Amino acid sequence: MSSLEFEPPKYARVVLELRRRIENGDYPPGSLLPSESQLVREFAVGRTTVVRALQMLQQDGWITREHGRGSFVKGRPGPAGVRASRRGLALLDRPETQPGVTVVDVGQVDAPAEVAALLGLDGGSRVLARRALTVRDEIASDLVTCWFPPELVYGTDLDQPGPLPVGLRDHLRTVKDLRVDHISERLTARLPTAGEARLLQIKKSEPVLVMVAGMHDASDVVRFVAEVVMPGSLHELEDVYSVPD
Amino acid sequence: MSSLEFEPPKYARVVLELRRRIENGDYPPGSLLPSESQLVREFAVGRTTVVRALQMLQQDGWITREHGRGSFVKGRPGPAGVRASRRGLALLDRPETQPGVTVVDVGQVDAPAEVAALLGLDGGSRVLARRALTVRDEIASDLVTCWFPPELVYGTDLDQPGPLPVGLRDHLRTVKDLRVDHISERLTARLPTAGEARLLQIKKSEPVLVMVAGMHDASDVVRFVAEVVMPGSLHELEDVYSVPD
DNA sequence: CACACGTACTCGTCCGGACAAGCGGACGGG
DNA sequence: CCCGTCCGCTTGTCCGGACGAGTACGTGTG
Repeated sequence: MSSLEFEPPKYARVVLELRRRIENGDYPPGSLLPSESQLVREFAVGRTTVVRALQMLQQDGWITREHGRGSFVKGRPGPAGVRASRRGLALLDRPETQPGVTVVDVGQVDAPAEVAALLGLDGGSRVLARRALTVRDEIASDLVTCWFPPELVYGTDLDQPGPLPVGLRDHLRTVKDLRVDHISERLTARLPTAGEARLLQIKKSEPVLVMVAGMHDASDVVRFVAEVVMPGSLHELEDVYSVPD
Repeated sequence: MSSLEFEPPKYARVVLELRRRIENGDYPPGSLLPSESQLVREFAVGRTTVVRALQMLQQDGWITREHGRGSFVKGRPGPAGVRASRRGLALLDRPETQPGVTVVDVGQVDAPAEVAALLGLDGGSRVLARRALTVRDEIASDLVTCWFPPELVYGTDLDQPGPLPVGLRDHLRTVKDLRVDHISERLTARLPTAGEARLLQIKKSEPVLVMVAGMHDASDVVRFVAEVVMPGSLHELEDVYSVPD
């Protein structure tokens, strides 16, 4: 037995290696890639595997394939599809044991109006609030609050004051079989509350960027809500996208 | 001879048919798709073909596949890729003759530090600033400023005080053969300047959302810069995206 | 009752082979 | 010289089979 090592699939090996050579300059943009049969010999795999790897590279924009001619290098794919914002998604996978993250508060509270509206609850319903502060380079960079309705908390570790060792997505999927299907984010600017100013160590007159994210299941129902409060002066939200046409 | 008909590949037939059934409601969201071997029998194709079709559907977000369990319907792929933000892109195509838009100022100014940095100019270089205010339902909703370096303005109508009848993208493409390849956006929150507060009709203590967009050509060079200033209380920026598996 | 185990079914990966179709250069007839 | 044919190369599609691993469920044992 043994061999605890995780063995990556062969097509992934081919993809990684070819991508490395393109980034490396071994296969400059415009050049012709080795033919499928050459790659079959070099990597000692079946043609199925080589074709699969090449199709993945094509899908991601690294190469173009031309019937009867060969595969040509396009170069490192542009920033298309890379979305830098999407804080909500990053949130889902971030364990609270990550360095710089501190769980500052966990407990039942009255749901704020906006949160109650998103969750479809009456104003003032009791929900579990879980709040964590992130400090980067000695500077408080954001304050994340998640609100969970009671039925979602039952059977989970969400109401435990200690940091969660796995991301929210993993935890809710394994414990409650809940899958987050899509996320709706809304962005605003406002002045911080007294508590936010204190935790983030900013003045009460310094604006904050606030992102509220609704976490939807496949039925479009919001299962829980996350809010990220960031000092507005640290321009945190960036996004790059390619222009169609 | 004859048989001029274009024969689509079999995997495409499978993809189209399964997609049709999902859209049709035959396979509602959350339901279990027929297993691969069932599909092999139904469509009378090899498993390679079925797997390929299912992988394409997964790639496009129609289904999720779970090892040992089956393939599950996610539904018509959501607004993935369509981002509600991307104000910068909307800006490029919006003619200034649109109702509610007023050109409030056009003229040479010293480039603000951030703009100069993006354009690769020395601080204090002279650039053309073009500023337009958008009013919706009697309420000032945003203030857009575009900065153009002098060599870009030459030969265009950008320095004319009247509203441009076509979008910036069209104008720059036809007149200067300039194509915007991609856009980088940066979002911050701050207090408005005196002028911004006056134009937007807000108090000087009310935070604003500010988006600065660099318009890049294919060589990644920033050709001009746009800034959108919005009252923070009108939560304007929304985004919905699906969560990858 | 709780738990380990076996079994049937699922998807993930991979193989070697096969045929079709597009491309490009060599070759030969006009 | 031009042009059509042929041939060797390429990619596109497809097959049937194989093995591994993950899941669900029933069954038997303690």
